[in-house]
Amino acid sequence: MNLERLANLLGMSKTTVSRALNGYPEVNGRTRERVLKAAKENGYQANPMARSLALGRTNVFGIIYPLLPADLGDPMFLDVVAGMSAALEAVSKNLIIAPVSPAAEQPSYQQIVRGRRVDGLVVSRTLVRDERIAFLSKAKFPFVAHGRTQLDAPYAWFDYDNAAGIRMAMERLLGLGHQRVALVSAPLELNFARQRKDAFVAAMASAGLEVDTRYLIDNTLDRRSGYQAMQQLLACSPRPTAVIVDNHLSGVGAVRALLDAGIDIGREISVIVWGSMADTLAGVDVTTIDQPDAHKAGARMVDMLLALVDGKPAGELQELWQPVLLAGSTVGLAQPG
Amino acid sequence: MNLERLANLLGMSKTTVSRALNGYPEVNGRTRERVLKAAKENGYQANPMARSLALGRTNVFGIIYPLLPADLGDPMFLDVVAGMSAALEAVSKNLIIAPVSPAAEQPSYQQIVRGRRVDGLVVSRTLVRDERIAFLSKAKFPFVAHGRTQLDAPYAWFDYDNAAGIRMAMERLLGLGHQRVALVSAPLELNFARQRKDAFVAAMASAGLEVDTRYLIDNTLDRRSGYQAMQQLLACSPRPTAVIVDNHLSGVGAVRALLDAGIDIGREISVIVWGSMADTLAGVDVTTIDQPDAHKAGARMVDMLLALVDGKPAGELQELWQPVLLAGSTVGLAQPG
DNA sequence: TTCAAAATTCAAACCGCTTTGAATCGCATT
DNA sequence: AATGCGATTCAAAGCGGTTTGAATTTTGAA
Repeated sequence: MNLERLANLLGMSKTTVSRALNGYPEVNGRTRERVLKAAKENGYQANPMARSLALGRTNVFGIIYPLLPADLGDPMFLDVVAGMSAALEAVSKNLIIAPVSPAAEQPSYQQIVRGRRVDGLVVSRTLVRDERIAFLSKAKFPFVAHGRTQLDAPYAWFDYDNAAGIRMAMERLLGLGHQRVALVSAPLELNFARQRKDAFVAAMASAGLEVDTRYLIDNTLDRRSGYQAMQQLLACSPRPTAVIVDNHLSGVGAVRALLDAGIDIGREISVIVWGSMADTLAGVDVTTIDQPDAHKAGARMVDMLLALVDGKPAGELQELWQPVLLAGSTVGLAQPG
Repeated sequence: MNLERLANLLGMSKTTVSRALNGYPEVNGRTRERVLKAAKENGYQANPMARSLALGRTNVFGIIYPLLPADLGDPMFLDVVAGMSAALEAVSKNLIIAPVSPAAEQPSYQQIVRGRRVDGLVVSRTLVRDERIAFLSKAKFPFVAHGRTQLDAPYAWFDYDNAAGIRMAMERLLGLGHQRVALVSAPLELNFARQRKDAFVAAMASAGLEVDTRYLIDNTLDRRSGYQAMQQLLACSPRPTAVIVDNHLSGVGAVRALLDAGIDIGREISVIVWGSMADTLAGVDVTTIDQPDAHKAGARMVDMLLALVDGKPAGELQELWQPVLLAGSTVGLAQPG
């Protein structure tokens, strides 16, 4: 069933039928009803390819997801995606995820941009210097960066305040007398890791504390490496009295390492993890820097994307949300010594 | 840059340029070279919408992924997806994931099928009675079921031998003298859970053993519920001497519960988990029923899908792979008593 | 009644690509 | 020089929608 057949069936022109279906005002009320009824009865639905071709847009938005082992099961990601998906469904548009091997990521972007298969993209896991974003920006393709990056041109981004989150955590720890604080970071080419580390170093400096370089571990983005990082910290002498882990998965591993080592978390060592730790570690109520409303964040990014496609300047679409410190039982007074 | 402009630029007709680009034989060798060169220089790439419209196919395949919390971070899934993605990239086709809320799943299928946005689908997480599959089958839309289901018509599916896997596990346990064996299952509307449970019950029966209904726990598909299920089993009197967990995430939770309860796994209680447990539980080498080659499985499903689109009868595209029992340290002789 | 304005409807052009069926070219044969 | 045939190339007709600009009805006032 296509538009022409439906029109013939109704004894009208394609024009009228098309307009009736798309809600144009210049079509008679009774005519519209007949058309809608016939469309429903015949299960007619406009061919999206033809529609896209004629309209020059697809009503599909995308997110390219590099299939890194370390990304396996990042709960935050899926929650954000769910929010995006719901927001798009609400306006009859679609979301697709293009999963690609990291090697094929750049070509994929080119293909998508050239082919205009989607009307806009969300770029996740932004790097400090991000080729993907540079490319999209140069090509003037609508995108929202999920996380900031270094770029000369103005661009649309959504992010949580990495510096503020770390400052909150540090205030708490310093207030409890901690002086030997360690930071476990994701790879530092990731923008959030870089910003969090910078904020950490700055906070230590302004508290007049030296940063022991052995207390700075990076390249830690999954459970296993988080576990190992914590083991490494435990082997230091003196041990840090507090540890901040800048990402969820590593945090799980790190806390697990403490449990396995039989350490009394919150007394012997304090731990703060960036990211929700819901239901992952039985019995341990981890103190976290939480990014609330991941679902809403996804929806917000969709709004921004739609505004962008609608012609709003990218420079006006920049949004910084504040993380919150959720007190758990893993932070306590610094142990003397 | 579009086909017409490129053709004018070269002083040729669109026909010739199109054929040159698509590798048709009736175009002169020198002409083809000129065309390819010009295309590259001008960054020309055929508009996929127009192409799809003309060809009646999109070269895109899809998988609809219901965003269930329980699915968060299923490592198997992403590995399979990676395999599919790679296999499709190799033949210049694309994979997309359409993430939808479970409520919107059915409409999404209809929309995709009607709109022919993709040439074929993989249906994951098949249910015993699966509306999605019934719908696709009736609509004669090409699909491969990842996991079997109940359906009258012949359909293409890829699955691991659930019954065989359970039999292997049971043989091992029975051989070690276990008589009180428990099974922790995913929701039983999931086909794999149903089949595994049926096989479990059958194996118990043919060993002449009673199944204590308290030892049958279902609706367990994430870490938390796996943890709770194991706690529940530990509270039974008498306790089971062995437990089979039919899915990975629950398995993680279950083993964690044993660790937290201070139980000597493999001596006091034996555990076998269906699914790889790589690097998730520090220090515990879990005995698993493994589905090897998830990556290859994804690639195989793509092959099947391509064959299907190519006209091969669905009934001839059914593939059953064998799981293997990977011995770890969590299985031992049954404790007397 | 008559006629202009407003409300509807329509035929045709267009989006960018593939493909059919016809036209043209090159070259060996007669 | 005419003929025939394969090798190339081309114009035009789709694919299934949307939209422009003109045509047809209706409506309301004169």
